[in-house]
Amino acid sequence: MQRPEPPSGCGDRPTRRKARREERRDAILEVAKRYFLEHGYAGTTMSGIAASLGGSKGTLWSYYASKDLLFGDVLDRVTEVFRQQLGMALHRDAPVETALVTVCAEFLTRLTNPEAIALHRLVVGEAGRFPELGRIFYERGPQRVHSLLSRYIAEAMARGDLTQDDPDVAANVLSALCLAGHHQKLMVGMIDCLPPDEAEDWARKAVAIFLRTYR
Amino acid sequence: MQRPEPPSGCGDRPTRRKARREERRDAILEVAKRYFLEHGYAGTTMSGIAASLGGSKGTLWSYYASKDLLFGDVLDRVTEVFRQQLGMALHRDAPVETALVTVCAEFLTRLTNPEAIALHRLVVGEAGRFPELGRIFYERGPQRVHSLLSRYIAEAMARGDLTQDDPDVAANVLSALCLAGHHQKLMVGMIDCLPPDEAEDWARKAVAIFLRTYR
DNA sequence: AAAAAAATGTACTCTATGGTACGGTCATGC
DNA sequence: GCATGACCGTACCATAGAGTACATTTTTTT
Repeated sequence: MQRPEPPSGCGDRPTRRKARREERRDAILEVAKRYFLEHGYAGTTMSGIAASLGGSKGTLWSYYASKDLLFGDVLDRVTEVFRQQLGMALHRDAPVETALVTVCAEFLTRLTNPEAIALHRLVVGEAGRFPELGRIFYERGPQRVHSLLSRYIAEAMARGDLTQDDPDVAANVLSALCLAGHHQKLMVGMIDCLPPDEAEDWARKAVAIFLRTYR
Repeated sequence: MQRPEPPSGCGDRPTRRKARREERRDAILEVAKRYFLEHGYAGTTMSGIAASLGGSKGTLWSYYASKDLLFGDVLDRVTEVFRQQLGMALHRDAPVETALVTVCAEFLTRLTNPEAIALHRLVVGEAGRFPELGRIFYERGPQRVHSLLSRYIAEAMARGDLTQDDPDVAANVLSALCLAGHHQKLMVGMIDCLPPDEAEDWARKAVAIFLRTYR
């Protein structure tokens, strides 16, 4: 349990401390994320987080001087998931239908997983009081997905694979079709998760309807 | 300012009192509604409502013994708006396209007005902690609209005005198309209200796309 | 006019919670 | 091995807000 690291590293002197600190910060964010997503902003207590963390309140405050600051960092961390979402596979060499079905199924799967729903609820619930929160979320989440889709659709239109039209509108239509019905039910808690295979099935239907108009 | 009522009414003795009480209860609900819609459940304080009401806390508590109870009644009142929504004009004798455009525009207008958005935010934000809330809202709001649409579509299909298919799916598709893009932006606060005429314009587009598939 | 019911204002209790202070302990780094 | 920074536990402060108590006043009923 001693430091198993060569003492040669002299570029970052207090390296062991810093590493531990990062680790701890990570743990804090993880716990806080759980709390915020589960109980909302107002429903989350710093004392609760501290307790759940095992450590003392003093420690927590030494990392985050206020609830607001902690909330900010948690948001940063949570929207990271959405940033990765950008990595969604939009195979430009596959046939349009295949590419769209794949991306829609992926989109639907990600947007309907419990954590995404919890985040969505949190954002929507607090959007009235933290306008910034809504903006940040939108720009990092829906907006990027929209751009991605829109760009792909524009290219497909240019290639002649889709009929010429406003690609922005088309992208909106496609994502709306994807979420139709399911998302709202999830958001208000009428269902807890998507039935298995439903993402794939519905993606096919959505794309079919989309192509009926755009091809 | 004396009682200008004939003293003959002996069926409901203390009528003056009861009337006043109903009035007061109404005022309470109105103020509470404003608070809850604006600040969410946790952000609303009974003391604040009492103060805003002008009266004293004792009075407020004599009507509602707890915040939860008050919240419940506020919800009842607010979802009434949605119940009326059922009165939406679905002209069964008009051409399908006209009927759908009308109902979609109406739907979009109602769903995007600030109070509806505030309610939606409230419900979604608290759905995790008050599962009942989500259910009540869903049943009184989206579900009824869905049934209405679905029934109309089924009839149109039977008449041969729309191609035979699952009317439930079709209804979902139509309402999703209606809300495409706009609703999400409103919910996260990216925009505050719909641009004028946008409801009408978008309703036409949505119905056009819908009919491309279902006719 | 007198009694009953309801409303008011004020002051209070109790609990939760954000945030602080501090003395002791343990790991880290020199 | 010793100084230092991080951590722990715990007790604490201040404030907000739910809910209560009560003495006083207003309104309604009879």
